[in-house]
Amino acid sequence: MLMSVDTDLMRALGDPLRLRIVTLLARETLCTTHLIAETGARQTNLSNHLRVLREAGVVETEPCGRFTYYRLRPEALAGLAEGFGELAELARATRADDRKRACP
Amino acid sequence: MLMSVDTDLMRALGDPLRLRIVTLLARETLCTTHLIAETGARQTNLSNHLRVLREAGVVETEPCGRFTYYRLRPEALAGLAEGFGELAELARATRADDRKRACP
DNA sequence: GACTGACATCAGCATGGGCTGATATTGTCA
DNA sequence: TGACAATATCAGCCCATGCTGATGTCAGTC
Repeated sequence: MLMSVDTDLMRALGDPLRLRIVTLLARETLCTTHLIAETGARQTNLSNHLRVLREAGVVETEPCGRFTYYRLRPEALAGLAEGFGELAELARATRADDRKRACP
Repeated sequence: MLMSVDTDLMRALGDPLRLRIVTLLARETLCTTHLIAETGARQTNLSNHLRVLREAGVVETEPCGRFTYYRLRPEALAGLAEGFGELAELARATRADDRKRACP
């Protein structure tokens, strides 16, 4: 089964701060206040990045009083891992067989 | 062992045309002329994208007369797959244990 | 050597998107 | 209800980057 990699998901994860957020959330569910403390980013900036991650399906929110917890959605990352794993496997086979299209 | 995901590599792959190039190259080693025909992009544009992919370590080149073959480097994609696989695994465990930092 | 074709590089333009300050919204507590 | 704290939204600035036309470079062919 071939999974294609989602460009929007890649774009969402192709930013240093967002990738930092994701690695933090992989270990612990956190709310914005924690993320501000951990990353040193401004609240507005962080809120924007979290919106991007939310819209890309990378994270989901859980309100807790006046706080908002952010939690990773493992399926999104697992899907990426699978997609790139299949591409890597294909590329390995292509290279092993030296499969190349002839010069025109 | 924990692999961190390379932001530059992600940025390189977070573009629709570049991702298209990568999926094409996974199946077949091609030269620029083929990629122009497959994608419909201009030569200059394609050349720029290929430079980004080359500098990110995603592809490598093999000159063949006046043509230049582009070949994927499976290690790059495999590393990404592994990194995201580990992050997904971590996230699953975090979610399963409901591991969250207390509201401050 | 002149020419052609494949590819890279350069300069310029235009859009996207990241960062910020200001403001709105929502929930909690006194 | 009034005050405050946590978060989202908005408008604007600015830089990174994608696209393009023009040009440079190198290899093969006549």
